[in-house]
Amino acid sequence: MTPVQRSEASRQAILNAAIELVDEVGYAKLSIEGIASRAGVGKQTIYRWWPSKGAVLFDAVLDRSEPEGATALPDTGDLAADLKLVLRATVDEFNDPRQDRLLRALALEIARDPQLAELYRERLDGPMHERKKARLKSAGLHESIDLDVAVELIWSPLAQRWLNHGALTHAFADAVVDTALRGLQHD
Amino acid sequence: MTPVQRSEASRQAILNAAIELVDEVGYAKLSIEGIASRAGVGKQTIYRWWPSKGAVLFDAVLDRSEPEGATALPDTGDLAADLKLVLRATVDEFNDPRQDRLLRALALEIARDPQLAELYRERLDGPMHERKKARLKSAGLHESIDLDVAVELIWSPLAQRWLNHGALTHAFADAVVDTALRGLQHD
Amino acid sequence: MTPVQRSEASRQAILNAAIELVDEVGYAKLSIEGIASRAGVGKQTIYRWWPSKGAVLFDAVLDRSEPEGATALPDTGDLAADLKLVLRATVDEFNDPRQDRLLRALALEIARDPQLAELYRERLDGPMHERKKARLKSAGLHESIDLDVAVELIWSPLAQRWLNHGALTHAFADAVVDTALRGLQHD
Amino acid sequence: MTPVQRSEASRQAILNAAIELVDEVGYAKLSIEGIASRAGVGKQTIYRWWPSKGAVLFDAVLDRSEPEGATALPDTGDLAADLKLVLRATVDEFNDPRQDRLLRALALEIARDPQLAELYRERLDGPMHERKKARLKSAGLHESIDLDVAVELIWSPLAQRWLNHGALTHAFADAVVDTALRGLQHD
DNA sequence: ACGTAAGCGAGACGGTACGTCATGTCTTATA
DNA sequence: TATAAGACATGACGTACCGTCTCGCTTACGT
Repeated sequence: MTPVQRSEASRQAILNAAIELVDEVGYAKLSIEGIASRAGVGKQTIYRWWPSKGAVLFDAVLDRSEPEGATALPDTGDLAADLKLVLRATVDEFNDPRQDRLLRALALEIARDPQLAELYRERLDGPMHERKKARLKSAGLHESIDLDVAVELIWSPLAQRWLNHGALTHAFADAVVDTALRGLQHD
Repeated sequence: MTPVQRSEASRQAILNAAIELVDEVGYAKLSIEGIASRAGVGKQTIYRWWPSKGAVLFDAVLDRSEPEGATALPDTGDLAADLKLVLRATVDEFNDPRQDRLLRALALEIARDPQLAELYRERLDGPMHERKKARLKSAGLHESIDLDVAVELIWSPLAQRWLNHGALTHAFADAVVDTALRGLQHD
Repeated sequence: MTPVQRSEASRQAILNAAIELVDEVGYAKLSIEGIASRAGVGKQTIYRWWPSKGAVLFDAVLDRSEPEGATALPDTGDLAADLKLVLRATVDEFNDPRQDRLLRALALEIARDPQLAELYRERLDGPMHERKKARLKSAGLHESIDLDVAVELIWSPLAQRWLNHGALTHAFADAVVDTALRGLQHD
Repeated sequence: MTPVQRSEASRQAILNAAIELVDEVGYAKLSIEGIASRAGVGKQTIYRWWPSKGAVLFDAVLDRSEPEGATALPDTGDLAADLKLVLRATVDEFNDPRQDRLLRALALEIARDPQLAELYRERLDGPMHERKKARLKSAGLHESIDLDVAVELIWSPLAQRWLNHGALTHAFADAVVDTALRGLQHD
């Protein structure tokens, strides 16, 4: 199962090249040939190990994010404040052109390829989703609330607005948190 | 400004071909050459009038959806019920493979191209967004609630889950509505 | 039938590039990509008009040889002397590295591809063969002699020795002529 | 000098595979990878012992033809009849598709590679050439005749016509013999 | 009414990238 | 130490589209 002779040097060169090129030329102009050439690698070495350029990019992001990705969400006891902190950070990330390019490329590829989406859920989104649920749970929400739905209620508006090139501000992040926590119909 | 001699027959043939081809071969394999050939049209006729294949597709969708798109949202007085009705219909739409392919192609192109996103906001999403706000407003929500945020709170989770190839069910639609209306922190 | 829009400039550039490259890198390393790149032409333009690199080379040789190829063989009345003159010239041609490379490439391609051989017979070898027969006929050979066979008897030894990288000298050319004219069994 | 541990089984498998594959896919599509795979052998084992695929093929032909190749030419006392017999057999060989493919591959490789040509002369063509000369000598030709030239006069037309995909018949073989023996200028 | 300019279908053009194949070198594990 | 297996960098293959261009043809205007 595990390849015997696979070159780790080539693998790293390919992942680096992919990330650099997405940043430099954008995802639309990212090509296998470009990655191979930048990485000093034969095209076949890419085709041997990855089924698509999306998969390469995914692996690249995965490879670079795993160490830091394990951190839990802040828990100061003030749910609203903690969520606003996190969502504002996300807003900043989306507003950083380099991050934007990389994340958008990834998101597009996932939206296009169900297999990649599955992999994404398993390896990146799933664990993060669990951490989000854990944070909500520790806030002691009413037990009738479905935490999966709650998480999506809070995080989707940001993602959606980002994908549609809408304006992303801290104020919007705050408003989402406030509205979600309070609900639309309250007395 | 307005083209004098533009052939409406060619325009229609192109838009038809685009929609058919997205359905048949998927957006990734949609090509200008393919559209031109299917439509029995010279490539130049496409390049003359549209800047990108995304724009063609967008026009095609626009052209076909405008008549029906103008309808208002249901307003029976029961906000939760009305929203569930609408969201369930959206779920069904996303779950229909033909609709899925077309809408996904459109969404991807909008996510990729800010200009198209702008056009989308102006022509399709904006008006719909206004209708959604109007429905919420008629429900007499607390005045402190930002209706733009409220709309995104309700509609984003569906769109987001759809893009990520998550399971879309009526139950999920219902849960989103209930959770959003009630809020996470209630007594 | 005749292409309306074919670019004569591209055609010439391709034929030139082919001839230059055969001379520079040899036929084995001649590639369509190389020709296209040297000619400043898209690969498709070559594939559009020629079925193989052999066909390109053939056309190139044809294009350059047609004007001069029409000349008749010398006829001084002395058959032996005339033939020796021509065969010695052929020997010189084969011994010139540039000519050798081009002609060998052509000969190999013809030996490999029956269709090309047919074309070769029609366009280049056939007319030349007729001129050779005409020269022999004017010498007043015995009427029982098959001129086609006679021509091959005289010209094949040179070609064969050349293909097999044997030594090609004027003496050999002379000996072939003498032996062929006199015959092996004479009194 | 002699390899100590060379595997004779692999050698035979490689030569077999080469001959089979030339027959099946033709020389143009013959590849080292194909031979190795068909022979169940590592590519390196081929590269270790042969400099080119032409050399492999050459060895294969050599290996299979040496036993029978040693036979002398017929000598019934009637030179013309004996030569016709031999040349007709050659015609038949060239007209047999399996033989044609193999011999043509070999001839092309020899025409392309002077080193191989040298080897060919030493190992296959040289001995056969001597036998041809011996047969002519025994016929008591005039002493002024160069036997090397005489041999080429008789055998080249067949080979040349074959390479150029001309029609090869027994009649042609007979005509070549008659014309060569009689000579073009006779009384 | 008629020439002229536009839009049109067709498709050639110089390019880029695709995904595949074979090259010849190399490394690993087996016998 | 030769071998079977196969990864590797390289480079060519033949195909698909890109976006631009040039061809004749048709069609509608403006004189």
